Amino acid sequence: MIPGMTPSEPEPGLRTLKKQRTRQTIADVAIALFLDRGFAQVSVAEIAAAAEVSKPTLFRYFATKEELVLHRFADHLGEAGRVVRDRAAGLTPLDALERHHLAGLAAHEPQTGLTDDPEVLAFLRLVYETPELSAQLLDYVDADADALAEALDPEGGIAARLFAAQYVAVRQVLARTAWAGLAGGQDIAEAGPRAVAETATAFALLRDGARAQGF
Amino acid sequence: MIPGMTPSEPEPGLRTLKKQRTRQTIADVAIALFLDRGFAQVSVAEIAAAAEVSKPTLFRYFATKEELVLHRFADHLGEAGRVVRDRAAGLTPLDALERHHLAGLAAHEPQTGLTDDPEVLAFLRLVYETPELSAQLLDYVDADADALAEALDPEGGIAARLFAAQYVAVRQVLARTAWAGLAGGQDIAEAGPRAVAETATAFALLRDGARAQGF
DNA sequence: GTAACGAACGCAACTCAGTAACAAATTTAT
DNA sequence: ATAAATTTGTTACTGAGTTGCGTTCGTTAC
Repeated sequence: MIPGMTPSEPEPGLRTLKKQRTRQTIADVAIALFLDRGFAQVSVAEIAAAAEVSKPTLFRYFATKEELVLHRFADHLGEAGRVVRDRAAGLTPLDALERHHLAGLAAHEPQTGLTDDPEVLAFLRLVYETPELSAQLLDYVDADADALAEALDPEGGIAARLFAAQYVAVRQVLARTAWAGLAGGQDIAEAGPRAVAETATAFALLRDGARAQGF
Repeated sequence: MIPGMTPSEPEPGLRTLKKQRTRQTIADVAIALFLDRGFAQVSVAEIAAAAEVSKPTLFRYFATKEELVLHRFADHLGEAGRVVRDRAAGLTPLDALERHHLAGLAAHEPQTGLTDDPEVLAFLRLVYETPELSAQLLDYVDADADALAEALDPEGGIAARLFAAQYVAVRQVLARTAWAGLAGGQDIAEAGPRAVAETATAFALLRDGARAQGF
């Protein structure tokens, strides 16, 4: 076996390639329609027709209507756990998570809520302002917390699970807040530093507790 | 007006009474069926028939199938906010919340996850082990966080929102953990003290931060 | 007590998400 | 080229939630 290659993808394959393309097409068509007319106002039958597949085929690629939108978050699933596991020696988990979040802000990654791109902003608006999608998003967040807890303490201790839950909750608030500012017409030159400041507040709260903040 | 009476319920009324009774009946019938055969295995049509109402009537009382179960949590909505608002002078918000949670544990309140009652345990099992219900439950939790944040800081400051998110996340973990122990066959004489100890860990983490716990 | 009003209800029919069964088409392996 | 495995389309179904309408029943005024 060639070193540096993962063993479980021996050939791209013509079939696999077409599948990826079909999946991408369906999702793109769906999101475009949702952005145009709203999540509830577009039926899956219409999406299937526009993507030129049958309805059962659509559901072979995406388990639910919500997944058509939320699969984009699937890539980041377990990221917090990875950050902690792969952190530099001598760094606390919380330090590693803070640096990672600040790096995400600097790169204007969608998941941080801080971005200039009108398309990404519209996408986030779709997710945050559609109750069905927001609700489902919380499930992803929950899975992320589980992965983080596992990374912090494979024994499954309560302290790790508590801290993981706190962290992902805080992350959600930071992302939504940053997005809300931009969605409300804030300039990114203003929202960026503000998001960084809010991140500092958040991690100070996580690190030193509520007592230090007067709660 | 008679002192000590709330002004907004001038008459019970025969119609209102029947409505409350109908609502109760529908929910009770539904939960009994769910407990017996599982959430997905019971259709709303069947529930409506068993409760002797039509399907549209059922949906006039409960917006969704999930609400048939989760409306029981609606009573506690905003409780955290109330606890903070009505706390004794000289008590920090966090102290008030901790005392309230410990009181809930001592009273074996269902929301704490700590209870002897097999019926309540079965009900919690239904909620926690049915994905649709767990997901919806997170929405209630989210609303609770908003109310708590408002109570902590009517200005809507970020620190209050962050802390509120942390608190409700922690509360969820505590409740699920306590329940999991009992559901796994633990005796309440063992689970009770354990839940109290976990509560202490949780509030220590909230109060003094992750640094103190080595994260 | 009775008539009039409005709220709640049942019935029937509908939309839409998601699934099942089976047959046709297409890719991969031989 | 041909057989085996995988993917797809068609049709038809279940079940959640909604709509429109006519009817019933509690409430209120006379």
